[in-house]
Amino acid sequence: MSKVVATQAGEDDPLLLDRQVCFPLYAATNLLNRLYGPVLAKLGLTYPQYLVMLVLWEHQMQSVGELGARLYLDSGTLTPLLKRMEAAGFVTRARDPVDERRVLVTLTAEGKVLRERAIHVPETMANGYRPDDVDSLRESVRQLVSTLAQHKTRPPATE
Amino acid sequence: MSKVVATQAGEDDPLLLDRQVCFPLYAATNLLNRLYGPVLAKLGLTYPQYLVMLVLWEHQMQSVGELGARLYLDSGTLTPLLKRMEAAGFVTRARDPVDERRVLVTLTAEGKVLRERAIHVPETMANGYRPDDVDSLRESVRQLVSTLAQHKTRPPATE
DNA sequence: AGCAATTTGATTGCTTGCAATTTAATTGCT
DNA sequence: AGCAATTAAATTGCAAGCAATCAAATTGCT
Repeated sequence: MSKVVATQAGEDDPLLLDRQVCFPLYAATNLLNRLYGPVLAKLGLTYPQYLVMLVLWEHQMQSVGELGARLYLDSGTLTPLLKRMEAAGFVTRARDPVDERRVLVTLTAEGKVLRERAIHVPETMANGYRPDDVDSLRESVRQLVSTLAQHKTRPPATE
Repeated sequence: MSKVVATQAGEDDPLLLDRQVCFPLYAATNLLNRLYGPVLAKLGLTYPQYLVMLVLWEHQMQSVGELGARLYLDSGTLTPLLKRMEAAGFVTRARDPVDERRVLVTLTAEGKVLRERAIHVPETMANGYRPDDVDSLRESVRQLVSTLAQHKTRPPATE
């Protein structure tokens, strides 16, 4: 029998790349980012900036923390990103007079108008996918996200 | 009727965050990265470095390009990452004598041994998931990845 | 009121990730 | 052989992400 040493792996090896769930997610996210990139660049947005705009188009004004809760990001990521969006003229940032700890992010007129140019992005990107496939995939991954998001407070459990 | 202006969105609006497929993927990847982080840190690896190790544990020696093809990454990402892994002592990098353009990445003894400590990472991370769910999710996302990966050469098509 | 604990963002330092460009080696064509 | 086109990796410059830490405002408790 070919009992291979140390670095080699059998069919049932848990460390095979093709057995990881995380890897396809990682790869899909990178590939999608690359696909969205050029399309969004025409609007002057990056992909995470586009996500921030989606949230703001739904609500208009949000604190940094609320944006972060929605997108699963923290201020370490959002603060510099929002500064760039402010520099680009899409949003303003100002301390909440009611609670000076909070910073309120608000759409500018330019940011509101941008929505009209963004309206065709989803269909441009969907490009050839059957809606059913997209819907079921989205729900599966969303399920995963909601489970993962809970893990935050829990102890390491098994190990 | 509440016909809302500009920035507001209706139920069927394609720009609602909750209608995007890309967003759950993005969120799941970030959350997974955060979960893997502390576990892999004990091994001295980051998440993408762990993926490189998975590939090398399967094959032992790979050119930068082959690694990139497997992980959907290019040399702009891999070169500095591999340099850090070399500095950490897990791999060596050397020009291929047969074709000096290529750089061969090889596991060191330390890199091979690391596999034994990594062997429990998958089960530690899976932690409470039913295998069936994981399998079907993985296949769905993998399907998406293989479609996305083809898009590279194709024209923008719709728009 | 007074002060510790908490909450909210900002900052720092580091690692990805990517587009665009550059450099070196190889292939192909004549 | 000689030279243009191609290929592989490295480099540059920038935008995320994140852990850890810091600073300021608010809450809660006595």
